[in-house]
Amino acid sequence: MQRRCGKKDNWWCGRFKGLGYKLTFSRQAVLDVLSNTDSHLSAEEIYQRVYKLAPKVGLSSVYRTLELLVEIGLVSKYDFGDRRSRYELGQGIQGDNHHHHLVCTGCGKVLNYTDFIDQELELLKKTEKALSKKYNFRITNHLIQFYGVCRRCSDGKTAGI
Amino acid sequence: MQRRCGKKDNWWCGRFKGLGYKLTFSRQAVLDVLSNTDSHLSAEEIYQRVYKLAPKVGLSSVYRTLELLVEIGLVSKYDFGDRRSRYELGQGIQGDNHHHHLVCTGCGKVLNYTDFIDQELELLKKTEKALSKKYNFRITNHLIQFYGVCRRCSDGKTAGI
DNA sequence: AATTATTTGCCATTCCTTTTCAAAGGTTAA
DNA sequence: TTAACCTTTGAAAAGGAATGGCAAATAATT
Repeated sequence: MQRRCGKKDNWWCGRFKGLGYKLTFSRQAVLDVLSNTDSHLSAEEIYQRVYKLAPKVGLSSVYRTLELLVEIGLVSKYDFGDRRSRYELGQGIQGDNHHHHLVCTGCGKVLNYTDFIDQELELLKKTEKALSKKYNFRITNHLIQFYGVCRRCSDGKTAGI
Repeated sequence: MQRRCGKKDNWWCGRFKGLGYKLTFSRQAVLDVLSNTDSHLSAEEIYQRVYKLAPKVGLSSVYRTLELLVEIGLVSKYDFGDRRSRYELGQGIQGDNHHHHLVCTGCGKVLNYTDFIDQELELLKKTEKALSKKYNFRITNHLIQFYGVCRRCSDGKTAGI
């Protein structure tokens, strides 16, 4: 089966080939799943969705693909405290959908928010600059998360009690 | 062996007993270790240090103690991306040693910094307020981390290459 | 000192993630 | 197209952090 770069000629094809990586069936599948969701999927969840499209793709390939995607900056990897990594497409600091996360410690739900992002960026830039100089760090990224309890959970609808 | 609350009568004794928890030998040991370091130890590392003082204390007790300490707010639990939790004494939002972290993605080293903390707090408060209202979240905590490459690592002294 | 509920240590287990390795696949050149 | 090359894959096993079960030990109280 000879495909130029995937039938749909997705925007990531060039990115892949440019770096010398092969755009394989498994990788396509993972990218397809990631680009068709707005939740923060775990590797296992991604695998399950991939499975429906392509049952032959193995879990390790999903892990390996995710690792690669994170490495080349197409995907961000997060830890929301539920003991498994979660992945999200896009999300570069300068990207158009830059956002931060609001995590409910009750049910684990994660919201994206973009409020005050501009002010944050301003402060962060200043901080980054100062820290770079003071501590000799070349800062490449940052993470901001808020934790709290969502309405549903604080209304006592949580499991337990 | 009858001890009032530990021979040293540490500040955390009251906190413990007030909440109905027993101040046991194992718990003392974990607290001793945590209060005598300024690095960000993992459970395993804490266990190793506890082991030197008290070889009979088991790893699970260390885990259980840490869980308890986090729960009652004496200890903060962090994820710096090296696939294990790390723990730090103190660190309440309002505490006197409130700080954030600067993580080197090369060697994993973690620095505490307090620069711009005040401005950060101001922005965070504003953000928290807005998010609380907008998303119906009762926000209890936040996390800010910077990632980058420390001097030593960027000088190519890292393992590999 | 006796009592009681909590906590511990040890061990096994769970769960997420990584590794191993032969087989399959994509890419390029002929 | 075919052949050759190196990459990538799937399946299964291994690795490693964290948790659970249970009898024995222990802190606090009587």
